[in-house]
Amino acid sequence: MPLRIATWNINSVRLRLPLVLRFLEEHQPDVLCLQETKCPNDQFPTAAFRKIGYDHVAIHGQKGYHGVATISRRPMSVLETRTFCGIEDCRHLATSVELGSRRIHLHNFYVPAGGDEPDPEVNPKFRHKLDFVQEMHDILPATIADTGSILVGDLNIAPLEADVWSHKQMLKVVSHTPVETEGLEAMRKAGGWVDIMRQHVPPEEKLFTWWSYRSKDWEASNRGRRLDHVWSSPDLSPVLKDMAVLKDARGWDRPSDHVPVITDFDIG
DNA sequence: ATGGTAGACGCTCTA
Repeated sequence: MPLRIATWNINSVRLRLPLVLRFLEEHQPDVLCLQETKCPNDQFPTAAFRKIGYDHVAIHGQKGYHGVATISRRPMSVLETRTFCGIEDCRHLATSVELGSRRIHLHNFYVPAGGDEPDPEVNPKFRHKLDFVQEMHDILPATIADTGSILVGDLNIAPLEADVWSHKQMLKVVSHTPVETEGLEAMRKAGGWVDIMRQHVPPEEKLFTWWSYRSKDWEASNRGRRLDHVWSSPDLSPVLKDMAVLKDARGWDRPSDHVPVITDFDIG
């Protein structure tokens, strides 16, 4: 049995609970990391997940905005939540998934979107995004025995040329500006993290996880971006068995603008 | 060059 880990920016977990349950039933991930839950902790639909076997539910939410949650059918404990840039937003949740004598340290992230204007001098949201990614340098794979590390989430940056529908037309659009893509790649490499979606799909091949709500026909225009990511520590990279982007979910009734990313590891 | 949609919350913010 491989270990299946999925990540999905759900854009309101309460509104889209039926979609999350459908995804869990159809794809049976061991662990699902959600972002943009937009749900205070005392209103999180924990019981609905426990009912279908996801007994371990870690939540870090706030009213109205942001929020992350990690739900698991394998034993899991909370390690920590971190704040970034001195702002108390709920954007990070680290858990430990137990696999017999081994374990995975799993970081679930929701990086700030950064607003519309890609100039940190005039746009505080963009400044915040750049500073946030800089502070992420502190997130490193675990160095203790029998412990692999995985970092997932909506990082709100599409680092490679083939991560956007048009590299040239996106260079001045927040999510694909050089200061963002270089910042994210520097942070990833500094930690030794492996971009395992791109280990599975050649870097030249278009790969998207998000399509805007603002396009009339998202599928026909296909102006997507790869904003959601799965990274692993180097020891887990050789045991990656499969990776899939569930594009179908963008066409479900009242969808999120992001789709799930599913990864299978031959471990545990 | 512009405006387009969605969700939470409560007359506006974030994405």
